[in-house]
Amino acid sequence: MKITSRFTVAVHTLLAIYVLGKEYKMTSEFIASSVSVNPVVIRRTLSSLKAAGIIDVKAGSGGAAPVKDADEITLYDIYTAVDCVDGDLFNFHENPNPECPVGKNIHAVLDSHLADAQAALENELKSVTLADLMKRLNVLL
Amino acid sequence: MKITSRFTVAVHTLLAIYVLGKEYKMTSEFIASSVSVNPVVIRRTLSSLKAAGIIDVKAGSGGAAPVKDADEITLYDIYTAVDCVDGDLFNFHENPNPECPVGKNIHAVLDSHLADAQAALENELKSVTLADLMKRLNVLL
DNA sequence: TTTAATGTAACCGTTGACATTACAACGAAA
DNA sequence: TTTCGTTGTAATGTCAACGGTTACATTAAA
Repeated sequence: MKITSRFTVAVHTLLAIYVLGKEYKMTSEFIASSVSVNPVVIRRTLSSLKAAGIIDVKAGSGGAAPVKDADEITLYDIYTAVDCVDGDLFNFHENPNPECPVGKNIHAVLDSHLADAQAALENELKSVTLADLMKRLNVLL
Repeated sequence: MKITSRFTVAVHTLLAIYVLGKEYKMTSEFIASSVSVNPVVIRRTLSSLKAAGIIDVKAGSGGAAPVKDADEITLYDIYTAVDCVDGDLFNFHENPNPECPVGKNIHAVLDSHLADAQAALENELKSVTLADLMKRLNVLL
């Protein structure tokens, strides 16, 4: 089971907008050709990022542009913007048997540990900003 | 997107075997009634846990029993035993455009951070043993 | 008014999960 | 050694989510 590629697509999209946005008009078609997906997929991504207040997208004339500063956008912000994980990361079997001592207490015993693991993942994503990625990218260019 | 409930089912199954195993014969049917799933689902879970060397399952006469000590089984061991995540947790869009400076370098820029996030999650799972869960459960009983 | 884009709905095919049925293989006990 | 309860596993069905794609109304600037 994997976390949807919407996430890496969104990161890729933002990098393109922030790095190439001054040089090119960032249309869904342009970005789609960098990511190698259908332009509609990018429009959906742009729509999510816009709703999160990260970028601005112009209907009609076209083009996406930064709103937030790159050092104020973490991977976690992008992860939530595209709704990678809805609530809990771990799926839990429903209706454990309350007649059984294990079934009755499984949530009490397990939930906090699962939440900790999810928090560890998300904290790691919070520690990386788009600006960090741009720095690394500029070294490579 | 969520991590398959096979994981929490497996944890539940092991708790049942380790806590109730001395008192009852732990058949797939018995466990299934605690977890509230089909017995075949439990048999598949038992099969995975057996392959991981965590428990023993007797064909014919029936019943599952511990092999490893509870303090030597981490949540991570269970997570890998039931194959929650195959390799990378994050899905990556395939074929980013190598003609584009962003597409060409997106992996170099992003991969290590995704690996770090996944490692943070998995390390958290490594820090909890089945014995920890049993302790907490015994308090509640 | 034309043109090039966005915004979105609709539909499709694929994949993986979980449920369930069915039955062969097994092993202990009668 | 036959019976009986159980495991092991294949096959099938249903369902949800994803990503791909087409289509087209809407938008804004030239």
